[in-house]
Amino acid sequence: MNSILTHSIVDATWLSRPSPTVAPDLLGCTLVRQMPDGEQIRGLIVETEAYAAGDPACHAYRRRTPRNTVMFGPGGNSYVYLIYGIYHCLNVVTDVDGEPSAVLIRALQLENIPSWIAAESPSHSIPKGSNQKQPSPPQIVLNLPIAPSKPLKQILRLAAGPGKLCQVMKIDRNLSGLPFQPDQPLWLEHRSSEVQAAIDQQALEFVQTTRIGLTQGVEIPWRWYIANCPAVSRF
DNA sequence: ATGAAGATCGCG
DNA sequence: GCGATCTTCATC
Repeated sequence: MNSILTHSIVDATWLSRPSPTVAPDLLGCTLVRQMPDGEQIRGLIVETEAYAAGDPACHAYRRRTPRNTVMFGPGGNSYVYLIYGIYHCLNVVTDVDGEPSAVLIRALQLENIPSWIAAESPSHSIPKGSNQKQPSPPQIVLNLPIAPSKPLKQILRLAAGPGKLCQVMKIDRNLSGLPFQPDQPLWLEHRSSEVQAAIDQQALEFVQTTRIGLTQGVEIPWRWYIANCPAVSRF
């Protein structure tokens, strides 16, 4: 159905702008995870946060270290770190070489359900050949291409949070420092014309707030999310 | 060497 | 609200 649609790829130049500019621009773009076995997991970016030099919450605030060194490089690479010994978080490195900054991807609305989730919880799987009735769609434009047997609410929250989205997309530190491009495990695609139209018509609106989970830089309003989107981590 | 804190999450 | 769980980094 959409096989003829072209998905334009987000390139490093586009990402080489200040993170507070890139963060809202990434809303409505798609993150693609290419698995080694060929499976693709796709998710619409619905929540982001910016981190930058001079920002006390930024991992690169104090000095260059082995962990944060990729943030000091040019825009367009991934920065993945482990938090609380349990979860991983995915960032898109932004701005020009020498300006340490990144955008944290905080939530996705999945466009498809990873097969490994269906395998682990059979209630997510769709019986072959079945033509289930679609639950009523969420308040925003996006429609899932499958008919989930679980409550749609649960499906929509599978990637509602930076740790959860890395779990769902099988992202860990092995994927840190890689360029976002189609020959890699991760890349980004620009907004589809449908999503862009919804934004232009204000059917999709953005909310800007302070960032989540910080003890420093709490007052800096560098979090953005799509209003009324059920896949956002917190409203 | 050592320890404190951390861009989280799910449960109660 | 709390604990899980372990890396990172600053300081000793």
